[in-house]
Amino acid sequence: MKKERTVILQGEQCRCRCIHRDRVDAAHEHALASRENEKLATLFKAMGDPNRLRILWALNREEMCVCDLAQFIGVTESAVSHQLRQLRGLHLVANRREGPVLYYRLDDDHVRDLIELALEHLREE
Amino acid sequence: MKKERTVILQGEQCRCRCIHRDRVDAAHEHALASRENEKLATLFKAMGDPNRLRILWALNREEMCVCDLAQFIGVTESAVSHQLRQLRGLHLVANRREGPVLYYRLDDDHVRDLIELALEHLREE
DNA sequence: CTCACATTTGATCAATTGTTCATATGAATA
DNA sequence: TATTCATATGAACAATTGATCAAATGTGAG
Repeated sequence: MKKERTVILQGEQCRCRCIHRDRVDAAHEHALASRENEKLATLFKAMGDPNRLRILWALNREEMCVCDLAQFIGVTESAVSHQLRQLRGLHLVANRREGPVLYYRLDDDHVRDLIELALEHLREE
Repeated sequence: MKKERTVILQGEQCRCRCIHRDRVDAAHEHALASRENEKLATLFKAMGDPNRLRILWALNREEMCVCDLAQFIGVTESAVSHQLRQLRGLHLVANRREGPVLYYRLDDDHVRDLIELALEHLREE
């Protein structure tokens, strides 16, 4: 149980006290690529809003149009549109036009799996 | 393909044009309980920050202490501590004290599964 | 073409977030 | 006990977010 203290220089000023240099190195080595980590975070963040989550869960059952969704979660149609735009950008939802109305649906089965997996986590305590 | 237009009164003012009342009702019926939806969103949001995600992914490999993590992701130890507090509150990480240093580890295997599932989504496009 | 409707877009604003700094706690050692 | 180190906490602040409103698209019907 020896603890080795290593001071690492970073940039110009050294202020960092780093206990386990080996672990830090290993962490860097196994870390996700920065870009991938960023995209992953964006994905989770997208699912991390109550209203967006409600939308996704609802679309998991059947496709709905913007004003249905607005009515469902109780916000402006504009608000829903903004959210859907974001979800679309992440390939979480897709739409289909029928006349003037756009029907939105889930674009990816992973979404349901992600939600259900997370639910397991919640319910296990 | 008939489209039925239904206007629904909500509260005092009616401004909502709702196309498929049945779908809205069904959505409400199958929706997650409000409280559960909220907690779920909080969970995803917690994973929706690049630095927290880096922390979780690193801890998935081996336990690390606060200053290791600070060094690893390049922020203040204070910042890491704040994040860990949040993750601990959600039962995503747990710690173990050894003298003055706290070793953090993942508290739940679901976390790894969630990340890997989300990675699948990313890599499929 | 004109009108009505579904949706989108852009501006705006309050609320939340993530970080840092300064300071406090708590454990081990001299 | 005094000191040092690891971590936690609280205040402060810039940056981001999610909502709304107002106005612009774009579609189909008359």
